[in-house]
Amino acid sequence: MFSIGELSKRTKVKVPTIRYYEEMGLLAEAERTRGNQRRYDKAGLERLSFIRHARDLGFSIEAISSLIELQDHPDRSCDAASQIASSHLADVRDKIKRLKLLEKELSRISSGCDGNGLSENCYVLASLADHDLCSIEH
Amino acid sequence: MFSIGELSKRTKVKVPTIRYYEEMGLLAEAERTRGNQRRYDKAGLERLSFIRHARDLGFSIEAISSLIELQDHPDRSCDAASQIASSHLADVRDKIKRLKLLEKELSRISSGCDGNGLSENCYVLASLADHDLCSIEH
DNA sequence: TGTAATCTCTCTAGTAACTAGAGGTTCAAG
DNA sequence: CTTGAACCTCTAGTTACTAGAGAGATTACA
Repeated sequence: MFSIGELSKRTKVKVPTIRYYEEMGLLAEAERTRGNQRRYDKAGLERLSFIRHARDLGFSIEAISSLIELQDHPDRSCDAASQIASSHLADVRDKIKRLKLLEKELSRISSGCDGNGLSENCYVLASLADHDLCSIEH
Repeated sequence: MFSIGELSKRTKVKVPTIRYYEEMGLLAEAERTRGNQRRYDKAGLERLSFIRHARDLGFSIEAISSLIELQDHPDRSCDAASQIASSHLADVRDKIKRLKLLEKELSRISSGCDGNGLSENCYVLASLADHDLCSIEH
């Protein structure tokens, strides 16, 4: 059994974040010492690692909730997990697509001004003021 | 002079968002009718278009504040604007980089499960539980 | 001029996923 | 048994809005 600080060190999840996950229902309520401090075991460590990993991959708390629910029921179909993963993947791909468009436009705008001129002639400011200066839709 | 609803239609910025921008100091406080309703003119329209455009390009409210400040002082150096733009560009590029790594890993994980099996054998769940199943650092 | 429909007003609270800080208690080491 | 680090709960702040309540203003039409 180890403390929340110890768990934090091992998982690299900050202490307040662990408490937050508990409050959100991602982590079962931990056992407590007589003095009301949380104590964790291997199962707690594994669950938090799972959460951490899923968060690193960008899954939302809500999605992780569903994934954990499924993990707790080995006999159920994993259809839901598969769907959560692929819809998240689609989200990520979509985000990349939009960011790439943005990057293109931003780099065009940004390269139009070297910062040595006056504000009134600044291509960055002009571009923002006048949508027609943009090369692409957004 | 036109109402907030009219301004909203023309700029495609929602009415509450316009009020929010005013509260945040991005928009000057609008003139009011005797009945306390906001009225806008061409200048207001142009400023809001500027803001909208900058938001579409992903600039933060804070960054936009600085950009507007600069726009209001044509005699200043545009160094700050240039820096804001290029640092935002760097952020975007960084985000893209991270999302691409994510995409790779997610697509690998996601393709490992077609959703027809049982939760206990699910590759998605297994991958999340065991970091060693990952092909890359994250 | 009356009235009904549509806008608009302010204010509060909610979103996602935490983070920071206050003020107080418990634990572990020496 | 003391001391300092770690822990506890609770509230509030972060970003950029969005939703909704309840009340007042404006406009179009009869």
